[in-house]
Amino acid sequence: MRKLLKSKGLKMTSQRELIFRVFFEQSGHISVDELYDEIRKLDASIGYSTVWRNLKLICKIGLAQEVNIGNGVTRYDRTTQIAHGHLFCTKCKKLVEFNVDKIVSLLVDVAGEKNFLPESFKIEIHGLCDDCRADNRNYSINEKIPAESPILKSAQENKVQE
Amino acid sequence: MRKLLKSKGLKMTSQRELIFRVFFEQSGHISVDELYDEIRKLDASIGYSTVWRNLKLICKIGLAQEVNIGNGVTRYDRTTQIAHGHLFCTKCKKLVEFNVDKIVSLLVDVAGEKNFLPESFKIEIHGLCDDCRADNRNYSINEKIPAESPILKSAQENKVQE
DNA sequence: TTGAAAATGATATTTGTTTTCATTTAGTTA
DNA sequence: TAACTAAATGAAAACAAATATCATTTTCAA
Repeated sequence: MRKLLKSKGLKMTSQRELIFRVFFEQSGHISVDELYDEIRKLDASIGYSTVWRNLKLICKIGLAQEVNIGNGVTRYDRTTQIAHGHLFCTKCKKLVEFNVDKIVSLLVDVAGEKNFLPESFKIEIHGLCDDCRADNRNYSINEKIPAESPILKSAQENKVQE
Repeated sequence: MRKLLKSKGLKMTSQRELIFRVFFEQSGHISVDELYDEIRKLDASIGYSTVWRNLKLICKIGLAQEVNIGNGVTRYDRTTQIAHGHLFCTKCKKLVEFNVDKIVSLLVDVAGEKNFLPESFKIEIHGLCDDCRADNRNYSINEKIPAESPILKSAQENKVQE
């Protein structure tokens, strides 16, 4: 680790060490705020920007990737040997991973065709988990009804063929 | 259209009509700001929030989807018959579409296995287009070097197998 | 035509991200 | 080891996009 950093002209500090350690112990998909909270429990003197910057750094050196689920907060997903996709319940926000080996190889082909050098893939299924079906209400434009309550019926009519 | 709206208790207004029309004439992947600019050219009295709200509305009724490329701005992608994925150049921001029929059918299976009701799919390849390769500089943590210049070498080492 | 529900526009608020800057620290190198 | 330079830190400020508020206007069904 230290060696990897050094090779890039980066330094190891006690803060960085802690941040890296906690991040990599974490299961995955952590946000800056969440990691910051964790870190704070261990060392309350560490600043938010330090956590943020190190998370960004981890991405830059290729050990994690930003995952943007589209609800405003960026999550940081540790780069694992096993590529995976995300199933995301738009209602309860549940996040489930799934294997994407087959898909990735298709995508690599696509990238090749288009002369792209792929760096990362994002494969997401947004939908409703088992528990969260059936909310067919209508909403006026002023109503505050967040993503949690998609208007399913009409959405389906206009969706990708299944 | 009017009928679709009515069935949801929504009303048609002149502003809405214009916004819908311009949006659907558009090729795709427009942001709120961009659409707002377009609209302004035609009717300078229309407010930003109106454009924003109607774009959201279009999504709610299933005629478009938010696409979050992860660079801060949400884009609105018209729901077409043909599902498609996005190739995104992290350097020049170029956005290219590709066909995902095969992939979608795999994803539908996955969703089934996990008991998800899929609403939409997001399939992205982030990488560098032909023109934008080769930037292997090192960066310190304080340096402002945005996503445009990923550290390729080490990133690759830790990436999905190709 | 009128009343209730919905939409609008201007503005304010919120929230997450990113920058700034003065200070401290790590890690060479003499 | 001392000293130097580049990098890292923390606090606070700045930024940008998304979303909410609210008074006013408009639609549309009765």
